[in-house]
Amino acid sequence: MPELPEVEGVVRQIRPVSIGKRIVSVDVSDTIRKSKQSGKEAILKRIEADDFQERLTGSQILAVERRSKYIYMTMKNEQEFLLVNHLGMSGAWFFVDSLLAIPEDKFRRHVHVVLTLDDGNLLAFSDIRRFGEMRVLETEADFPPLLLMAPEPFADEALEWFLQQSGSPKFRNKPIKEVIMDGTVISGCGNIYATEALFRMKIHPKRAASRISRKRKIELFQAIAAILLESIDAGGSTISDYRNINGESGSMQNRFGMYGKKVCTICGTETKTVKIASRASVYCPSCQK
DNA sequence: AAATCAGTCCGGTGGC
DNA sequence: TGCCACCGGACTGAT
Repeated sequence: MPELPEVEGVVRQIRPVSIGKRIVSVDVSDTIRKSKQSGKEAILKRIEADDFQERLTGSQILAVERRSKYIYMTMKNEQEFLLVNHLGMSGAWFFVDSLLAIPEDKFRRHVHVVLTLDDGNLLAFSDIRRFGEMRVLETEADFPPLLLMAPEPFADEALEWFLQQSGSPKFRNKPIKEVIMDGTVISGCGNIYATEALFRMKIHPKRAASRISRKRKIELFQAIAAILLESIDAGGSTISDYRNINGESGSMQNRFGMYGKKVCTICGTETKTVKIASRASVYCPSCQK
């Protein structure tokens, strides 16, 4: 499950191999075409496969940036526009000279969008579960949820934003885990890093947001930011489907204290799993209060 | 009116 | 080995 660190890793790799390049052709898989034809919105959101191809073909990649868990590619054809991509559950980009060079079968079998660059290389988007998204936008405002995202967690204003949002009445009685996984409160923190941060802070994931002191909330925010940075340095977390653009796994999963654990890595107590906002949340009933 | 719930995009996985 | 329920980011639309 790609979260901020995984997306950051991908962006850092895509950037140097794609900036200034022109897209000479675009391929969309038959699977996606059939899905679109039956009226579904598989991966290509609010755009038909042919229009997607047409729009991107011949365009130049001016910039590649991460915003929360989204990848923004600034494109230029006659005018500038955005190609916005979310990796969803299992999205992965591969930078290869041939689709056969994608290292694992399970990714090769689910390539849905291929951008052929003018240097002959391919940027191939594989998505096993097809929860990923591609949008062509004139500006961010064409997809309003982008405007509602919290600042980047490493930006100066992010802490103040977090305190403000998490203290708002609508979050008063919400479990803290649900609050820190809300992209309008903090950007880029999903189930994995929320779980890890709460474990480090010894906070029970169901604790109501209003029952955490300002001081502890500041520390929690700092713990989240620190874990995200730590994971970026570790090349992200590979649970099952995350790979970087060379097909390599990250190593942050080896440093988890709680996510996916049967027993607490600190006290050895059997962990518990509860559902919060329809996602499994694991915690140590002894350490986390 | 606001909050909550279900639906949407799916293949992999684990239980029986 | 076959079936099927379950899982999940994040939005969208309905109640």
